[in-house]
Parts: sequence; C-alpha cells; structure tokens
Amino acid sequence: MKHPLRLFKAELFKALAHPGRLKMLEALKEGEKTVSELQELLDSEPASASQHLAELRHKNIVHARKEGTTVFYSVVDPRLFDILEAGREMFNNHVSRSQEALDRDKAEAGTVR
Amino acid sequence: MKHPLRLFKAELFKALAHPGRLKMLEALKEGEKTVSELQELLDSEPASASQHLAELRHKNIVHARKEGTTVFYSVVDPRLFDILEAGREMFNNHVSRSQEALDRDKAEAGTVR
DNA sequence: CAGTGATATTGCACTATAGCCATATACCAT
DNA sequence: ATGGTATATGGCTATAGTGCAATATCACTG
Repeated sequence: MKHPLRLFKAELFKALAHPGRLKMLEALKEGEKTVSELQELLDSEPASASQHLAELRHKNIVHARKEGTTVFYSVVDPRLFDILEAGREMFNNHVSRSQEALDRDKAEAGTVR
Repeated sequence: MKHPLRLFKAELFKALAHPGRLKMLEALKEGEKTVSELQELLDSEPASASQHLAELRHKNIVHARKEGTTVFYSVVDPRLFDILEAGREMFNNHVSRSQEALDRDKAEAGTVR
C-alpha cells in the first residue's frame, strides 16, 4: 500500500462524515451505550443505525461488547473526541467570521463612499 | 436548520475524506501554495485538483488569493491541522493495537493449552 | 424441558442519490 | 493567442435509506 496513513485518515473522516454517525459518537462520549439507546437518537429505521455502527466497527472506531441479547458500544480511541471538539471550534470560528463579515458589510453600507 | 453544528461537522469531515484533498491540505501546513504546486501532489488530471480545491473553497476550509493569473491557496482555520494531527495519532494507536493483538496471538499459539 | 413468542441486533436486496475521475470547454489576465 | 484555473458533462462506483428475512437470547407456558 502506498500511503497507509493518508488512506487511514481518509477512511476515518469518511466514517465521521455523516450526521447520524456523529450524533451516535458524540453520545458515546458519556460512555458505553446500547444499540437501542443509539438507535433512538436517529430518526430512521433501526436497521440503519445498525449499519452505521457496523461501519464504525469495521473501521475500528468503536468496540462492541455483547451481553446477552444487548450489545454495548464504546469508542476505541478517546482521541476521537478531540477531533469532534476541534470540529466544533472550527464551526464557532466559522460563525464568528461570518458575523464579522456581515457587520463589516453593514458598516460599509452605512458609510458614504 | 435543525442541527447546524452537526451538519457543519459532517460537511467538514466529508471534505477531509479523500486522500488527495488530505495531501493538499497537509501541504498547506507550510503556508500558501499555488494551484500548480498542489496539482503536482496529485497523480491525476490537473482539472481534478481544481475540483477538489473548489469543494474545499465552498466549504470555507481554504481561502483563494488571486495574483495575476496564479491563485494561492491557504487554510482558513489552523485548527484544521489539529484534526489532521489527531487523525495521525489515531492511526499510530491503531497500528500499536494491531501489533499487540498479533503478539498476543502468537504467544498463545506457542502455549500448550 | 420442548415449544412459542417477544425482543435485540444484524444482513440482504433494492432504489435513489452522491462522489470521483476524465474529457472537453470556458474564463481571464497577460 | 497563451498560460494558469475553473466549470460542465458523462460514466462509473460508492453510499444511504428502506423493508424484510434471519439469527440469537430470554421469558413464558404447558
């Protein structure tokens, strides 16, 4: 393989590139959660959540622990939460910049040129 | 819009979910780069790089500065590099875990049960 | 304790949509 | 025109969502 690191990263980010999976992963910050709990977060068919979890499982982002009929999921590497947090910050910065741009434009509009 | 933050993150990670775009963004850590320079990093048609850059531009991940006929690109928010770095660490951790699993299995194989 | 049903989770098949690449074409400043 | 970039289009693969079947475990009941 040519660039394992870059391929890994691409796969990782692809796994994160979905609102539903993000929501489930964010919920896992509090600790282990069952499939049922995670499914409730999503407004789609139960099978859908299971598929998304399978994807995260195959990429070793989450770990599944089976206890009877219920399965508990947890994130493998807590570093993941740093990524999510950085994403949040980037969103905030993005909003700030947009607001500043708006203010600037408004100020300009009120200025006689 | 329902969950602007999560949608933003999903779009952000989607933008990062491609080896070529990752490579270009990583290169931008050193600072501004021209389209030509970035195109050379990719082993595909020149138009392809331009398309990927357009995507990054539309999502406000990179900024384009035009100087004559050449365009210089730079990342808007340096926090992006923290995400890339965290991804790298997760890769390292992933490799470590895989290696440990291998070692463990090998040890077991040599053990009389 | 075999049989039945309820619950939890996953897998499969299908359709619809989105992404990627390459080719061709358009722009725009020199 | 030419060089440096950008956009449009078409074909191909990948992914998402849905409904339904399959499996596994547990709880009853007879």
